Amino acid sequence: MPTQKRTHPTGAPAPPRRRMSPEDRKEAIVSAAVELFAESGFDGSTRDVARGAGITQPLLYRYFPSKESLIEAVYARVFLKSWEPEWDEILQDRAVPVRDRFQQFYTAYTEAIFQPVWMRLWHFASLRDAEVYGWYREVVQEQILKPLVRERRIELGRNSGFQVTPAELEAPWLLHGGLLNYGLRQQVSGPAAPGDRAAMIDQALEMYMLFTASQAADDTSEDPS
Amino acid sequence: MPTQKRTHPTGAPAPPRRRMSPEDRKEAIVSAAVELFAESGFDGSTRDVARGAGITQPLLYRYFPSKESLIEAVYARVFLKSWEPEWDEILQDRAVPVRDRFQQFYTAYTEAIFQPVWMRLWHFASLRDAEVYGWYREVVQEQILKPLVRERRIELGRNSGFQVTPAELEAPWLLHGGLLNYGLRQQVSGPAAPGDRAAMIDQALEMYMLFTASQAADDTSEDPS
DNA sequence: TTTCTTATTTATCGCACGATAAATGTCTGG
DNA sequence: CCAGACATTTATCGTGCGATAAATAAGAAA
Repeated sequence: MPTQKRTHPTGAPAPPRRRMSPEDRKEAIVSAAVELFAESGFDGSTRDVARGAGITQPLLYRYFPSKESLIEAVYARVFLKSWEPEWDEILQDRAVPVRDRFQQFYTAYTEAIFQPVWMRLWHFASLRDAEVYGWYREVVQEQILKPLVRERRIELGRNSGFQVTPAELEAPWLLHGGLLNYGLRQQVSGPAAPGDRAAMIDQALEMYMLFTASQAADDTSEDPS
Repeated sequence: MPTQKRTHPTGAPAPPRRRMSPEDRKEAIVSAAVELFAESGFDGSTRDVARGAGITQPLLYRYFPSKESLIEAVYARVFLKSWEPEWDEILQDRAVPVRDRFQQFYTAYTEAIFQPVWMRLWHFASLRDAEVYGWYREVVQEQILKPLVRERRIELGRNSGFQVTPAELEAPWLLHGGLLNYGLRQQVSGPAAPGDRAAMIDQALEMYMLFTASQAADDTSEDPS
């Protein structure tokens, strides 16, 4: 049937060729790529990405010179966009106790990243190139863990003015890593009840508070000024 | 040069065709697959596996009917083999304090799994199919975390005879997950000093001891019998 | 040595992928 | 309404992959 063009395999007429602004089209492609790569990893084919975006595969190469550059666009979309500026405000509000502050922050933060798309893309990316993991490590350490150590110091009245030491970061890293791992675990065996995440965050902070209080007590008993 | 056969690209004569016992050959193939898949993921090609094993690619299909079955053999080799029976003995030796017991166990355990091959393969496998992760989850919970909770209960004199509850497992999971995450982090930014791992384990156990002791105190003050 | 088994190699198929070139059709400015 | 710009599609190339069939040769048994 040589005259029958632009019909879907179902027999329904295919959507007519729609011209879209380059910005919107690029946006649509990245969205489709995020979905596919989160599910199949970065070995998902450009043809499937194109299908998800409702276009043909070669058109993709008008917007991205290579598959690698598309992957970088996915990185930027998912990872760079993931830090909400309002979180900084929560962490710095000294009118609120440290524990409540971080409880509030971690509730919002885990809500954002404990999602299949974020977690799976993050793991795929970390396995592909170590740079992504190193970048995430830096963000967590500077934006979350160091503030936590500093604010807790002040609360305990031992703001020695020193910089945060690597040793001081170990305990926060342990708990942050534990929460991350909880997110991964939850994702595989189906999302747990909503209250469980809050309980997990609560326990993590409880442990940190107990640990730091205990350490402060040890120091003053060993070194009575 | 039609008569020149079996020569390496370098010009050196290729190793002569060696007949090997099926067991040894299979073993060699799995070893090569472990190495390649740990580095490139399970999309590493069967041709590269064969090259690593020093054979041609079609021979691989005499030992494994498909690539998928080779992957399963890799699973079995790396994950099933990874639990040492002597670890159970360490965990059950009540002559030693709980904390020392688990310190010793985690030192050996992390030594075994904090290695690129294990960690990368585990991540690749978890992303491929959720079954692997579910299986690992089960092993950790039954073999490590439940024993930890039980033994700690006894040590605190509150062996209520109840089964270990999901709520009781949250704290150990948090710390175990934190250690796992530490292993991942260490692997990316180069291995840390040997002492650091021990320090991390020590802190994790310290936190658990403090937390459980604190909870026990709360319970007895709220519910004085 | 000769024969038989089977481990191993050579040759090849079909397919899906990333990427490119050329043809086609849609929107916009005059 | 017409013409140019360019978004989009069709057609296609080269490559690497998983897998199969047939040819070859190494070692064991007689």
